[in-house]
Amino acid sequence: MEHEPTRLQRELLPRVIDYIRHRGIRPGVRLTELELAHHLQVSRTPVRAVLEQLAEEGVLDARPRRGFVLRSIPEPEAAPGAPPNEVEQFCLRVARDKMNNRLPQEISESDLMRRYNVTRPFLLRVLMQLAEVALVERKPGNGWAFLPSLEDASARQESYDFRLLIEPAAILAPGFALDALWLGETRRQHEAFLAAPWKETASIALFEMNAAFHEGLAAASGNRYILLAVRQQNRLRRFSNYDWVYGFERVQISCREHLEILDRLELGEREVGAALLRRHLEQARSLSRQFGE
Amino acid sequence: MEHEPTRLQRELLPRVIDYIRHRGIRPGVRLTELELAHHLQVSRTPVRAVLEQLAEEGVLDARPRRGFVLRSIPEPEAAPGAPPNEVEQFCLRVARDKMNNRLPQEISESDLMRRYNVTRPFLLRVLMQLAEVALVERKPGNGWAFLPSLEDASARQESYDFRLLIEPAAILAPGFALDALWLGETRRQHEAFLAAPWKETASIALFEMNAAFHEGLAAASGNRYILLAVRQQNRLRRFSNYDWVYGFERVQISCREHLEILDRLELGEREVGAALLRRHLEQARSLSRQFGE
DNA sequence: TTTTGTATCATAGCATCACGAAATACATTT
DNA sequence: AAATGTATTTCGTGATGCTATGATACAAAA
Repeated sequence: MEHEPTRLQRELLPRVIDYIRHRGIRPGVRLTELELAHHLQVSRTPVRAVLEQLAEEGVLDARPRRGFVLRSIPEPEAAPGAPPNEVEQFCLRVARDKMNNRLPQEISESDLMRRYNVTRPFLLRVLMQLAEVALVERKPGNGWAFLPSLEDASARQESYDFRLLIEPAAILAPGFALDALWLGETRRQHEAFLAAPWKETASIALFEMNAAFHEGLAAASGNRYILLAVRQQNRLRRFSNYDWVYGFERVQISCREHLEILDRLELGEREVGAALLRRHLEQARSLSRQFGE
Repeated sequence: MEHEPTRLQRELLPRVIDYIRHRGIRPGVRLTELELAHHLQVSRTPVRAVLEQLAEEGVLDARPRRGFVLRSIPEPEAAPGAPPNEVEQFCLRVARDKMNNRLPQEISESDLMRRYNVTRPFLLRVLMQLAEVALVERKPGNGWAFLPSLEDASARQESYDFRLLIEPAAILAPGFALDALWLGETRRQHEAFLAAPWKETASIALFEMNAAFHEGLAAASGNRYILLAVRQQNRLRRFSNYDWVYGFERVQISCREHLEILDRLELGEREVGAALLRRHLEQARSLSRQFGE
């Protein structure tokens, strides 16, 4: 009598898998609900649901009254083929429709609700998220207006200029400290991308990996506002960068540059790492200038 | 049969006054609804309401069928004694209550609605705004959690570090261009503060003027993401900087520094201006370190 | 023709209720 | 005692209807 997994459960499932892998839990070991619930910051209820789901998939053995036991170590979460959550996904859809001129420049909430058949609370979260990256803004009275950032090529340049200000500086921040676990995982992902044959369908996963790379560096800076700004930039870039149009060659170059930056940072050569990151961003900027609309 | 002015009308009223003053409209000149509505990006309905309100205050003469005529040039909007809007104001209240330990570290939306007797949509806007500056975050399941930024002295340092990255850079941005109107108005406000005797009650107005100064520089950079970041920082600082605790002497120093920066920028000496702004921020940072909790 | 006055429509916010699920307390088993 | 099973409470979301007011169309006056 399994129900459809809920939003929370869908988000929790990959985190449980990460938990199993990063803690190095071996087959035969029992997973306790309370421990997981505490780690995930939720109650036992959704944890239970996730564990039952994993049991159905054969990752866990469910034994009545004796909890769940790991059967086989699960694969790391499949390469993401979609944005991290539904709000983000819907933001993307709205942005695309606007770019294809399927939406007027100004529009009311009710109109959007009708067009997309969504509820107001959901729509509001979407609009506020779009507003956070300056893609739309509330008009003084009723309705919302799209800002020119979507079509505007200069917006992309400004974005790179902004990132050039903060991202290299993040590396040079006094408290900069990389997390070893993150470093290993990020390396693994990059190497996987270099090894695998290029498929167009992987461009979303590529973007998400890149975003995680830059966010990870920002997080390592120890400055929460740098991290906030980089997260915001990532969300913004998601709207225009989901389609990788530069071919596999650029994928390789980009991945290698990321890996080299990580190498330098691990050696403590932060100035070099910052310089490499600066060049990396400058190249991306001029590429986007060439290909830009 | 005048009703209570609505939110929109309260926001529009000072903008109409600004309109009158900045356009240099003289007494006896007629204000047309359509022109104002177009300028304010709203329909005639709320404009009408505002004009009627101004007529009651004696600023305008209402003549049936012949619209509204300016009677006397209104004073510029009184020095703001409150945050720019109600959401912001409520954010402030929540933040204060948290700092005074009147709120637990984790709390549900329903609980907040009961405590403050507000509607959910309003509360959601408040929470999302607080989340935007990393003061709270949604827990994975139900409820929200306050982040340590409020009590944390290091958060303030990080904020200054972040601003040191972007604000001087804003001045040096290639497209930097100050608006003459803004410059004059900002100068006038600063000089008024220097001239007037210091009152503790003016600390909110002081903060808002300072915020507008920094935001204006960011806007002049021509980089929308710098502007976005500075706006965000201003909103964040509003929570901890509404009480000016450094005395009138520091007010004077700060205002004079602002004015000198403007002087230099007007002369086109942007490097000097950027350096002065850098020093200005560094001084504020070390001051906050001394007085900081 | 342009602007105001007036009527009508549409919008956004609020209140209420219902429901699935998360949180939590208690019972039961190991 | 610690973990799981089960029941109860609380929470957050969606659906619906209502209302003040913003948007708009049309009439009337200047």
